[in-house]
Amino acid sequence: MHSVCVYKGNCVHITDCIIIYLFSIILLSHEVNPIARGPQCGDPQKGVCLCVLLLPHTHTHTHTLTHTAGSVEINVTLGMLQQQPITGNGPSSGRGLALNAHPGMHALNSVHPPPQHRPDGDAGLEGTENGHENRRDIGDILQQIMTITDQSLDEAQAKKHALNCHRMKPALFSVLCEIKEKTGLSMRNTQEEEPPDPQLVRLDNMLLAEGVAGPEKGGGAAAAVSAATSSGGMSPDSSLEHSDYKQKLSQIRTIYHTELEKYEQACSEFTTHVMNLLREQSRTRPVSPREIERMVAIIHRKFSSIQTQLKQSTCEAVMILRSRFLDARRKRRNFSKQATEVLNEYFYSHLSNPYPSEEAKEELAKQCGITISQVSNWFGNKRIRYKKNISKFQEEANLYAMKTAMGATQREGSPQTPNSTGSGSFSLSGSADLFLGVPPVNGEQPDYHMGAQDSRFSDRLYSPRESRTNGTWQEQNTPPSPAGSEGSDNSD
DNA sequence: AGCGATGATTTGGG
DNA sequence: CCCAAATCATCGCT
Repeated sequence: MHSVCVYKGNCVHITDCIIIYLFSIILLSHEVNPIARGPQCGDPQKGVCLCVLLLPHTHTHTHTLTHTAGSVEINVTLGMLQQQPITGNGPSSGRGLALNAHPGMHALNSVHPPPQHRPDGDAGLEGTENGHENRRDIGDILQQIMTITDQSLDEAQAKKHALNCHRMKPALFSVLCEIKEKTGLSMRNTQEEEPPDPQLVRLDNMLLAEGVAGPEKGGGAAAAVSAATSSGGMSPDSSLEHSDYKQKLSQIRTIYHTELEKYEQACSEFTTHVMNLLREQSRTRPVSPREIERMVAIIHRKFSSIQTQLKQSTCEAVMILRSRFLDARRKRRNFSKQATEVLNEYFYSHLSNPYPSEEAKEELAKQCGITISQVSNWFGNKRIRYKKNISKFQEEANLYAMKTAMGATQREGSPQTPNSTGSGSFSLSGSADLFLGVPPVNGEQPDYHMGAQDSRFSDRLYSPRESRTNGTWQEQNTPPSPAGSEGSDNSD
């Protein structure tokens, strides 16, 4: 079974098949008298001529194998095969075999007088004696080779045994060794090293990055999640979803590793099998270590293509999982009430210049349990929405103004200005660039003092770009106060 | 379901 | 990279 795969899967070079085949033909014919000789072995530049005198016997058999780089040309003339190794009605059921795949190439050797043969023997080949023109398509040979696999195991084993025990075996074996040595290398040097598939590398990297392919447990999933979080997606407080994500990811991971293991196991099993086969074959034909190596490489290539598919689908699964769990847009959660409050407090207390600095953002993020980029998003959204419809936010503004004012009054008596607390704690409520000194609780809107005051008192909190952004914000924001609250702030 | 609110993303400018 | 503005997509209330 496997051997068929090996054959069909190109694992065994055709030359090998033919050599095996020829070998068995020679050995199994009980009348083997292979005296190969050949002063006229064809074009010497073209290949190798085999001229071996083994055992002088009554009959001579000549076989010549000629290999060229691209194709295999075989010219074999065997005489006196009185018993056919392969029965049946295949082309081989004749006495001899004459092959010449190259049209221009004549059967090279002297033709021997037609020996006496079995009465039934002529079915397949008649060419040996009377014709160098008898040529068989290489397909015929292949056909024959394939029919080997149709034989029953016992039959095959018996033949193998016969083959191994044959007295001619060692001699022929050495012949084959010689052939191989001279021909094999030149034919196999092609297409050795392949650069690693870039796609595979990409997949590997991705799986590694996602924590699927990385080191077992612990690092993997967590790393992926933290990566996703830091990339700006997720609020850390949704640990529930994280654990869900982790669980799903580890499921994928498990499946991936199970499958991978399976493939690896199958691969090594198959490799072992093939190597055993080759080892077995090496008793009847020369198999170089290099050849085995190559075979193994081929098998690994085949299996790695399967692995690539596995990796690909794993990647897809991870991507889907990611998009489901970590795409914040899909799973948007409103910030907690407390967080919104903190953000709003800051916003309204810095209404004249609601651009928190990096530090302020950090602090806010910490307070709200969200990421910095979420803070940025929030302020971006807030600014634009506030500006678009100030009147709508009036009430809210009043509310927070009042709150802030309350906070300020409570801290009243403290000599230091709120923002000068810079030493450490980010005092949000106190940052009121709007309320400094303003008696708030008059029911009216909190008038916030623009610009100048702010920058004076809360430098630390403003972003470096203040000057630029501030201008824009002021320009568009302050003048058209609809409810009179904003614009009409007591411009003291 | 509809609708407004809201967080995130995209686009374009500096 | 930050911002404004537009837009998307979901939430959460009715």
